[in-house]
Amino acid sequence: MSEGVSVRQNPLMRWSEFFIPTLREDPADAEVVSHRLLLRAGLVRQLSAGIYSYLPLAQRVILKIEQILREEMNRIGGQEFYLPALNPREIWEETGRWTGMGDNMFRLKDRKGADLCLGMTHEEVFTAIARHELRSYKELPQVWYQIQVKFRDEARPKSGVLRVRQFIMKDAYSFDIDQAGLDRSFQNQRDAYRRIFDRCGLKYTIVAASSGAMGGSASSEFMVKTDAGEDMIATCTACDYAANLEKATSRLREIKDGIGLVEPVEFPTPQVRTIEDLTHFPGGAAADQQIKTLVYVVEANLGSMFVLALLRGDHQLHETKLADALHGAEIRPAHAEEIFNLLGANAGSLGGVGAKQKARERGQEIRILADNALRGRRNMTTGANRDDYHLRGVNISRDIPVDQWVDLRVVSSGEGCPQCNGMLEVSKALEIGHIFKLGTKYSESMGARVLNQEGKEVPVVMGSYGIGVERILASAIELHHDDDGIIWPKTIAPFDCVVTVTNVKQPEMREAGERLYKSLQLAGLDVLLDDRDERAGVKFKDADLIGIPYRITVGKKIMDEVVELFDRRAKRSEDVRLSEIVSRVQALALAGL
RNA sequence: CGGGGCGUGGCUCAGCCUGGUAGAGCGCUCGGUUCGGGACCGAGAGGUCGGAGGUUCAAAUCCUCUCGCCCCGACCA
Repeated sequence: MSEGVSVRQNPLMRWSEFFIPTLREDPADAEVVSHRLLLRAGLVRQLSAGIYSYLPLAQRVILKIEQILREEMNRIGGQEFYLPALNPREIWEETGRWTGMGDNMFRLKDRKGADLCLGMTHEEVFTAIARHELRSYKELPQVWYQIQVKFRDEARPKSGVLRVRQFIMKDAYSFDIDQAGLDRSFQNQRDAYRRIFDRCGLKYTIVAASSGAMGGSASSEFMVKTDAGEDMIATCTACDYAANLEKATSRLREIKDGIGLVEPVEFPTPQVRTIEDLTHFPGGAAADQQIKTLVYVVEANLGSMFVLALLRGDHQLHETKLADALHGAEIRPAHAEEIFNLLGANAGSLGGVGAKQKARERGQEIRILADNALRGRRNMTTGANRDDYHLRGVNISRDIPVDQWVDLRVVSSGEGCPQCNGMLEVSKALEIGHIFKLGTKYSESMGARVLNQEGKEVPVVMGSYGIGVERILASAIELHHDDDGIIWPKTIAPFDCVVTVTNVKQPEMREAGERLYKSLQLAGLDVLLDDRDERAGVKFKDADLIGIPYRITVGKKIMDEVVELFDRRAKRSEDVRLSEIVSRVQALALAGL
């Protein structure tokens, strides 16, 4: 268990004095399970949208989680720092993220009018330290971490503590001399992460993911499957393939196209606006025989440009995949007027055939990206860039000048696994950790260089590794609860056990409870003594609600030197002799998960 | 940012449509009876009805504006 956790020394563990404001009724604003139970069990209170106060019970859980984080980070050579949350604009300018982070960054000015921001993550600050202090390959590798509050001005805070504007993050960064070093550091972190989440009692999946605005590669997310999550992941039911939907691919049944026509033939399709329409239209085509044409605008520093994204008619575009294919550029769907000005037709009648020339006549350039599923397809139907007309007999390689073949489509449940003969399953998931290789993106932009063995100055190779502390807490609840309340994993429970005195007005019971409480504490356990002057039913309900793994009930049987041991998870209780209860609970509580 | 919903004692909500002295349950305080799965009886305390402006003899209720919170979407290391 978590030896040496300082909270064990806290003498104030009498429920009558401990602040645990439980709620009898469900709070109206809480939708997701963890949010509801965090409020009801008296762990958190909301201060504002996406801003929560953690009450003593939650703080105990957080301290235990942080202790596990520290132990596992230290075990792989991590050194703990504590960095400022308040950052000057300059370092964020250096990496281009002052603007890159957009509205998600909290910004403020000091009395002199200088720009500051609240840190969203700490690559900049750590790299600023590294560039001043690291001079030689002999000083590498370094693994630096901290457990600190992060600020993000989320467009829509929600789901209790799952998406918030201020939260605690364990973020670690590795500094190596070369790629091989980074690979080792990365693997160490990955192993540490597995131990951390295992110890916290979470069932998780590691998925390949997009690196997004952070830049980098080998992006791996640690995901907990739960409907409270906001990500979608695809996992194979047969092998270990797992990927975020923004990255997932799948095996499709092969389609045999006919020979087709010598060249595309235009035909009238009045009122046809959608793929669906065309499947019903006489002389139309099945959805998987159509090419879907989407127009996107790529917003770049030097003006914008247009991109056509081509997909099979029955496939959906994943915008992140498109953005990734364009090197993480900012993209948005083109407006209706933009489309008409570009191709002379409206959405619903667009196609890749002749699109480049048409745009060029209008002084515009188009880049065409086609989804891999369209590769080699013939005899397809698509819009003619003329309202109410389509083309049939389109042979893609012959008729459409594709600039880039990429994976753009959203995979769905039931499709084939790209790694084996198994089948993919798409589920909702919550991201609790994210590790990736940054490479030299930050060390180059911020000038963090050291001399290598040949005396040559090279940029430090970095990795970035983050864990959301509240998300561990919340996903533990999402994963472990029942109708009565939370069922904490033993390793992060706020208390190992609760001693419930059914009637404190009976001196024998009260005194026995006190003695038991002290012996359990002496045995090294976190014990909560429910010495409140309440009816037994109220105490049982509360104990269930706050989810303490073991409850020791001191009732009438105390006259026979017998107490009850109740297992919160199994919902079973048994009589135990008073003389044996301490060693019994000690064995159970310290047994690990 | 777009769409929807909600702001009334600490909590959950009714009252608003159709303007006329602000309510219930839970919680809280005191007294009593109870005492192993959210007890019962009695007596109490507690509310600028989110805020501002307007209409009216009169506004929780109608109108305008505004703030906040929740949900869906967009967005999201």
